[in-house]
Order: sequence, then C-alpha cells, then structure tokens
Amino acid sequence: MLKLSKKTDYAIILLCHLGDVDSPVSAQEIAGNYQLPQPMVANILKQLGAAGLIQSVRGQHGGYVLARNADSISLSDIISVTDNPFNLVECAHDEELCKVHQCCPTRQPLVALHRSIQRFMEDTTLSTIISESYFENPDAGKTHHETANLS
Amino acid sequence: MLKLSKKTDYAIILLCHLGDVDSPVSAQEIAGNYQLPQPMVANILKQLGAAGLIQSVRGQHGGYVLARNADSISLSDIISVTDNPFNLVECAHDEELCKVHQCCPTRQPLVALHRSIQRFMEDTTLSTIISESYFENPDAGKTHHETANLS
DNA sequence: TGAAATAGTACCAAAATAGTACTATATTAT
DNA sequence: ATAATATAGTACTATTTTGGTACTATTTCA
Repeated sequence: MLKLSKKTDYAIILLCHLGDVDSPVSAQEIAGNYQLPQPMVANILKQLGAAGLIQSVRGQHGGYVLARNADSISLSDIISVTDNPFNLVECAHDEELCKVHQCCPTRQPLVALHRSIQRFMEDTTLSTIISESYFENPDAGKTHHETANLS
Repeated sequence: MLKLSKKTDYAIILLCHLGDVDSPVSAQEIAGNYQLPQPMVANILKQLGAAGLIQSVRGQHGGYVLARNADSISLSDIISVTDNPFNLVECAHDEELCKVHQCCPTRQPLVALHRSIQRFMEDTTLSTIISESYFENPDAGKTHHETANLS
C-alpha cells in the first residue's frame, strides 16, 4: 500500500531517542516513554543491533547506544533492516523478473521514481531527522543540519 | 513494504495500452496481450471505470477507452483507485492519529518525503509514462513529453 | 436469441504485518 | 553466591492486506 511499516516507524523513533542520549537505554525505558508495546520494541532493537546500527550493553544497567554517528545512519539503512531493501517495483534491480519486459511501459518511469526515493532515503540521516524534529518541537536548542530534499 | 501493489502495476499497463488505441479494448484482449490473469484485469478495469478514469462500452464489441486525455490522468489518480490514497505515514494527513505527536520525531521529515512523492505522482501523467516507454522500447515514433522529475 | 462484453458483488487463499512468548545468557548490585 | 535486570535468539500466533476467483445480472449487436 506504499506506506512505511510500523516497525520502520518505531525504529526511527527509537533511534532518534538513542541519538539524544549517551548512556545505554533499555527497551522497557523506550517502550514506556513512547507507549509502544514493549516486546515489539525489544525485537526491533535486537534487529537494529544485529544489523550493526546500534550497540548493545548487556547486564543490569544495560541497553542500547548508537553504534555510529547519527549522521552516518541513513533512512535507507534503517528501512533495509526493518522492512526489506527498498523496491518500489520488483524489476527495479532485476529486469529479468519482469514477465513483459519486452513491452512493459512502466519500467522506465517507475525505476526513475524508485531511484529518486532511494537517493532521498540515503541522503536523509538520523541527524537530519533529529534536527528537524527539534525544529518542530523546540524544547531543546541544538544545531540545525541540512535537510535532504527531493525537489 | 513500500512497494507498488500488483494491482497498481497492472493498472498502469492497462491504461497505457488504452492510451495507445482509439477503439474500445476488452479485458480479455489485454489479459491475453500481456499474459495477465483475465479476472484480475477485468476487476481492475471495472474499478478504473467506476472511478471515472476510463469509460466502458458494453455489448458485444464493447470494452474500455480512456475517459479523459492521457495527460490529465496522473499516477496519483491511478494509485488512489488501485491502492488507497497515498499515505507514507498515517499522520501525513491527520496529525491527531499519532499517539505521540507531542514528541514524535518522525513526523516532520516523513511528511516532507510524503509530499515530495505525492507531487511526483501528480506530475507524472499517463502521457509521461507512455512517451517514456517509447523512449525505452522505440518500436513506434511519437512525440516526446516532458518528464516529471524528483531531483 | 445467443454470443460477447461489462456491472456488481461476494468470496477465498496466500502472504505480509504486528505483536507475543519462551529459553538462554550476560552483568551488576547486594 | 545470587537475585534482579538486561539483551540474544528463536519460534509462534493473530490480524490484515494482497492477489486472485466465481457467480449472477445486464447490455449490445449480429
């Protein structure tokens, strides 16, 4: 239906939270904070950890911290973990998947759209998202980053 | 999973076909031509008809023709019929749907992405798609239209 | 009047999404 | 030591969406 999954939606929220804090944050803590289902949050954090976007700290006062700088984590990275690698149309990365690629009218323009969205998602980083969210909810003053833009 | 449904994919193919022909084309004819399941094709055409994008001609030599000019049918129009109205994130058109809109970091950047994609889909018309498909499969010579572009 | 087409609706199966549960392991405070 | 609190890994379930089918009625024309 051409929308982001809740998993991705949640993941962005979680990562933004981690980007704001230095000490490890637990799944419970985040779930409580944003009123999200705790097991879901735990699962997503596990996946993000396995993918190397965040680092886990086990034990009693454990939790998660970002594994890299917030401006080197792109929206594309996140979506690759929580959805699948982005593919607007199946044939976007493999022309042979198309039954009618000899005469398919859709490939050219849809692949163009695919690439544009892809680039946007690569250019939009966690830094971008965090700074924009401050712009909207200015209860803290942080530096303002450049925003990737499609147009 | 952030991809177009088959229904949308098929719809674009069907509409492109109709855009190339003047006399009514039947569901069977198109299904056969592109090797798509006939009942699916019939259903999609029904929906496109109900939505006013194409016009039906009943009776023995009936079928469908475009109801309007190909350059006044946008990708957005098509997707509205075959998927749902496009919504990258639920809150894109209704902020109140967001449980955490007080502190949600995602809204601002994702709504920006939403709007960009939306605009692209409004700017890309059936004409665009048809002319680009000729560019890729040049077995006929037609005029070349401007292409909506995200970047 | 029969063949070929759309109109309308209802249905079904498979796949994806959203969310849960359980067991094991690591860390630390007491 | 050990209890408490955390992640790690995996497997499972329910709901929703998608993809596709079926059936009956109506229209048109040869």
